[in-house]
Amino acid sequence: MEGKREEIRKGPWKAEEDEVVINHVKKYGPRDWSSIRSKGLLQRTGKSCRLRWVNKLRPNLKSGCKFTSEEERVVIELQAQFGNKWAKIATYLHGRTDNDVKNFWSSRQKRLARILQNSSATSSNTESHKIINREVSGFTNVVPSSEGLKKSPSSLSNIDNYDEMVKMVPLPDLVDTNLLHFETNQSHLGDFNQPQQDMTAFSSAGSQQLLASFEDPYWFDVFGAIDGDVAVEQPFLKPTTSCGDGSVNPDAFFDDFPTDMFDQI
DNA sequence: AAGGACTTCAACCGCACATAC
DNA sequence: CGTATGTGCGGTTGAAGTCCT
Repeated sequence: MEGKREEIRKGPWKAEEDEVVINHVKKYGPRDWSSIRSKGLLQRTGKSCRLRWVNKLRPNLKSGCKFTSEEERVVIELQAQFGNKWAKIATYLHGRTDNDVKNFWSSRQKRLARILQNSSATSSNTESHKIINREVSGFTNVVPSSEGLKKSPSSLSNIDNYDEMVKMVPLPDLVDTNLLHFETNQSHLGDFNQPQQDMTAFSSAGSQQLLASFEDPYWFDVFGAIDGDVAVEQPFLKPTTSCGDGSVNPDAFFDDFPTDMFDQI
């Protein structure tokens, strides 16, 4: 099935290679990745091309944007429910890929490990240490926010301030976990009850047929809506027009609550 | 200012599952 | 029905960037 047995290229992608992949998707859709190589268009494997498309070239990706507190909260909750099903979790976050979620989670885990390591090496009686212990014992899959610890990850001094620490807590009580039983209890979720890839909105026979052809949820982002009747469901998190500076305050979610309400967590 | 520590992110690998033949 | 091939996913790694001392 393979075409030429040329050497497979690896490593960083060039703009020309990206262009080839984009053109391929325009012509054939996000599939038949292996044909890119078999046709001699690129010396990349089909897997590599697909990955490049999914993680970098696909439209409406929030590449380069830090996770907001809201996204962070969703990831924490969904990870607790689904485990390390990054692709599944990513479907609830507009513009995020499984790789994004995976990397985000992984770096938070490392950070927590570091904090715990440092906290055990320092005084066991500090307020921050108590908070961390409570956090870890009661919510083992949860790690602190990147925002709270970013500045000095190797030291606990920056979390001595309780308010700061509060921002790092996942606040399980703030989220009704019943809402996260998507399979059995989706009606409670209102606008947020469907992942991005949920295609139940395409109810007409014509739309179903189209869907069979265009399985990729981002097809419409690239080539526009096919049918005026087609109404794509809102993702779990509504897309933001921009990211990072200005529009989204990472801590805004927590600002809506009195700080003392977290004392019981 | 320089060097080390740490974080982030892109990309690869291997496995599992789906589909075609 | 078995095998080959394609695709999707999770884990891991290493380079580059950022922060800290």
